[in-house]
Amino acid sequence: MVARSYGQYCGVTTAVELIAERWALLIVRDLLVGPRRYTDLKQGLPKIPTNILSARLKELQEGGVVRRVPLMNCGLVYELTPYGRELEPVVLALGRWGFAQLGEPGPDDVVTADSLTMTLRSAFRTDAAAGLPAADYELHVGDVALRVRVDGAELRVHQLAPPALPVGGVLPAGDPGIVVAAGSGIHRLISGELTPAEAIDIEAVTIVAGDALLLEWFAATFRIEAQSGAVRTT
Amino acid sequence: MVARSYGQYCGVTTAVELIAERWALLIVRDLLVGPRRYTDLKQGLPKIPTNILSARLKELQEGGVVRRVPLMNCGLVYELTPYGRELEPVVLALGRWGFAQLGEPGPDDVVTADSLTMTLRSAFRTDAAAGLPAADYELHVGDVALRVRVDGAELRVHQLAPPALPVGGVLPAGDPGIVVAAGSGIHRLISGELTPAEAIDIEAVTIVAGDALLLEWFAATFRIEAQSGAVRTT
DNA sequence: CCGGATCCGAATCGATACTG
DNA sequence: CAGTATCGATTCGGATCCGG
Repeated sequence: MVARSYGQYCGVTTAVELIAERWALLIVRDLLVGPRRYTDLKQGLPKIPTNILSARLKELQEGGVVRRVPLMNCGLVYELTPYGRELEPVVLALGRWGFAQLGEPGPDDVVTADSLTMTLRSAFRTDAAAGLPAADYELHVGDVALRVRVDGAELRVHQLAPPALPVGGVLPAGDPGIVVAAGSGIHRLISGELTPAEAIDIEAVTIVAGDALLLEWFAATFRIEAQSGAVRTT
Repeated sequence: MVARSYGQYCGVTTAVELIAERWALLIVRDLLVGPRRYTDLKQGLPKIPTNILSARLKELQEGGVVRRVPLMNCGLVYELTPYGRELEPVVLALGRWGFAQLGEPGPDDVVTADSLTMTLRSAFRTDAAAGLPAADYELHVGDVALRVRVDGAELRVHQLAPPALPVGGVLPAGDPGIVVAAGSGIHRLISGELTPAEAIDIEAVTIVAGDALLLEWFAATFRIEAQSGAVRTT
């Protein structure tokens, strides 16, 4: 049962042995949003086989990355250890890197609340946000609805319960400045390939309610730009 | 032959599909040091099966991470594309993270020139180095010998040919300020667990030639400290 | 429902041998 | 030097089942 070793004495190798097994880093990604129960993880990773999920959780615990915490009102959650939480910069950097290769979503691709939350975190520009007034967005992607609050360098993302898509023109309670629904071209707004105005034209995003000016702020606050001229050739 | 998809539309997922297959990130690590021939990679990854190496190189090319470059004087090398080079911060962060879990080297673990080079890069402290005079180190770990030049915020690492271990007390040509041979406790110097003086006592490092003061500089320049109190429990 | 464990066929990996 | 080919060993995926 000894993990297949790469036979090298090196930090990268050690890290890869701990978290580069299939699915492991996606589990870490979701746990970076917050503690999750077994079933939450299963829902957030719809295609993971249950035996793999439990195997990974076991390995991540042995590696000191994840901790199993029983809750007082029965049930239990998995959460990252302090050491596991140090993976945040790695996962965010990896997310930014992968984002550059992101094309249109495939027909079977899903967007989950946790993955979208981490995408926003990875796209968050502290410097741009600090130069803008505090703002409050509601973002819908597929079935997922997020409330996103930006205040200076602080970003907070809350996941909303499903039934929320509000009736056109009406702002829900708590007054987010804008409610936007993202279409399949949303990544081209985040990448800077489209201006907000263009994105609306193409229906990469739809303003369900609120002021279009806030979409400008949003686009300035959340951006992942390719450093090199990386383009998907496939 | 379609790559097993995780079925999610997310940057982390895309990144993981591209580079989290077994061995892939170690290939990237070595290529971050410089272009390498097939046989260089094979030597730097002693335990990789040759079919896996060629499969990974093919996949990394398809993913736009690696490029195959024929050389004029026959032969060919693999090198990272600009997009692939953007993985450097990810690999360095991962290396730092994994380093915290590094215990003593196992009996079959090897240290390669490329992995050691990347370890030094990941441990390099720009701020500490900027406050010190320019320095020139020669570092031996196992069979690997590196010449390490630090000048302000700039770090340059050269890999020396094998037969180099100099006769005691004599500085090789080009005058590195110090020649040190690392023992198996070297990671405890880099982690800050040991002071240079203690490291010499325990023979975690041995000064083959040169001034011990330079070891102080070295230890200040290259350091990977655990952010959390992460300790290997196994 | 929650939190898994078990079983089995399919795909991948590892080791070695071999080739242009 | 730069890989293929082959084949047994492992792991993964999909489905089902089980105890609270």
